[in-house]
Amino acid sequence: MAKFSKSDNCKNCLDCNMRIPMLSTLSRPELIELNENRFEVKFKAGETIFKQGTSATHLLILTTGLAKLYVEGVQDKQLIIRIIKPWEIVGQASLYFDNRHHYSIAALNNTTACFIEINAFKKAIQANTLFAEEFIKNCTQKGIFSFEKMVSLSQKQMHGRIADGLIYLSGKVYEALNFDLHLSRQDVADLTGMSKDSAIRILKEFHNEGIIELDGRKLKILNYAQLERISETG
Amino acid sequence: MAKFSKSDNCKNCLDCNMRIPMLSTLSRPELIELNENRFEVKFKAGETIFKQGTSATHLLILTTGLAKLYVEGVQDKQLIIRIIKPWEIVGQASLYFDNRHHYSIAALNNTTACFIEINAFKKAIQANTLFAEEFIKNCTQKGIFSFEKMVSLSQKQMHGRIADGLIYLSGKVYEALNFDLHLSRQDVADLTGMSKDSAIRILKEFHNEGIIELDGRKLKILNYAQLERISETG
DNA sequence: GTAAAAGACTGATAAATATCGATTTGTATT
DNA sequence: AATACAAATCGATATTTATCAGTCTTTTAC
Repeated sequence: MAKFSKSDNCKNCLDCNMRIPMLSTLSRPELIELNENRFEVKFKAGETIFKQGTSATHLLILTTGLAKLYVEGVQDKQLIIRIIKPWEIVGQASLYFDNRHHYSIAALNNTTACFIEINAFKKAIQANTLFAEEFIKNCTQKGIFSFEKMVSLSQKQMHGRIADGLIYLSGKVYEALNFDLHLSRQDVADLTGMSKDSAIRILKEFHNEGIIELDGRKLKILNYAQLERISETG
Repeated sequence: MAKFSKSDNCKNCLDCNMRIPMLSTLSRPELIELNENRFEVKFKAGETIFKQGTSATHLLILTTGLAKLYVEGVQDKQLIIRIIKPWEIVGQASLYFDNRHHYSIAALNNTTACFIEINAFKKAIQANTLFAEEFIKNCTQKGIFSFEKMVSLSQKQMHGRIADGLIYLSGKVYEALNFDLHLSRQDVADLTGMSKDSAIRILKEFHNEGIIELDGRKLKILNYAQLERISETG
């Protein structure tokens, strides 16, 4: 199970400063304050990091590994909103609302997570305008991302949605055309809003048509332009 | 066409203070500054207030009327994100991002819109932490709303989506069980992510089953509990 | 007041997608 | 290596949803 520890790549918020653009607006004393209100936990693949509905007391930053952020919808179905990578601040949604988690987060592989106390974070927002502005910027970007996702989910057919999913994974998550997928087929389905069987079918189709090469979880995008075309035509 | 004017119910930001919770955190001089950087425009039903893709120079507050906020998706299809009511601040998404409108807004009836210069607004955020926090609160609430919408659009069938749409209109927009709908059937379809014909069919079904009474655009919700049940079961 | 246009509606059909059952493959454990 | 178990796969079928064509109704324009 998850246990406390100090990882090698996250000893101090003063270092994280370099990796997380938002934190670079904070002063040294502010970073020290933040550092005193944080701790780390390791998670194994599959373990739940945040559970939807529980009370939100901390923000989350992964320092190693990947995780999926999803909402629990109707009949136990999951909708994966996005994949969390290291050095991304997660959990803002609850900061100024009802202090509840409105989504769950589960580790996709072995991860290390840094938890920052919510009030320490709020304090920084109140004290540092630049930081607050960075925070707002972050929120609004996510809002725009949400719009695109809604269009994809509600107006595109399966081919377009799978194309969108692959473009997202390749462009935003792995930043490569050739990568080892951490998502199961079910996860791909939950990311693109369809049944597992349908996701498998479309992926196989793309494979057969030479758009991608998919062997187990080894994924290579062969024709990115074609994916973009499919994404646009829906 | 739209023309400049001073409406009776929005003479001065100092008064709006009372109606818009977020503005109540501003000081008198801050409100005066805001007031100097705003103007009003009247729109007729159907006119476009913001157009997706154009540059965002102002925030919007309706003082009378209703409008639909929608993104232009694939093949000219619209996805209505939400309905805009008076005294709601709109346009935050672009504030700190790329200064582009990422959605369009069109008047549903004759409306009066107050435009506030973006930089005046930013200035207030920088100068007033409470105001910034209110702003963040606003953004995060919208984020949570987005999640619910995504679940509805991607995981529920047509009956569930129409139920969600009706619950939204009744609970959040009109705040009544009995109201004159400003949306066309096509708009209802665009709000719930389905074809116009399907929307008409489900509405008629609900009417026949005694869940609603629908005559033209006069809508009365007869069995709210049943709508909630349909929403939950998808 | 009448013609024209737009919106609302309906049944039949076609297309998209989910579900089911059965099989195969891969992975972890002993 | 053998077993157990989860994940992936695939064809057949059922369900959901969109599309289309045509009619009816309401509103708009002159």
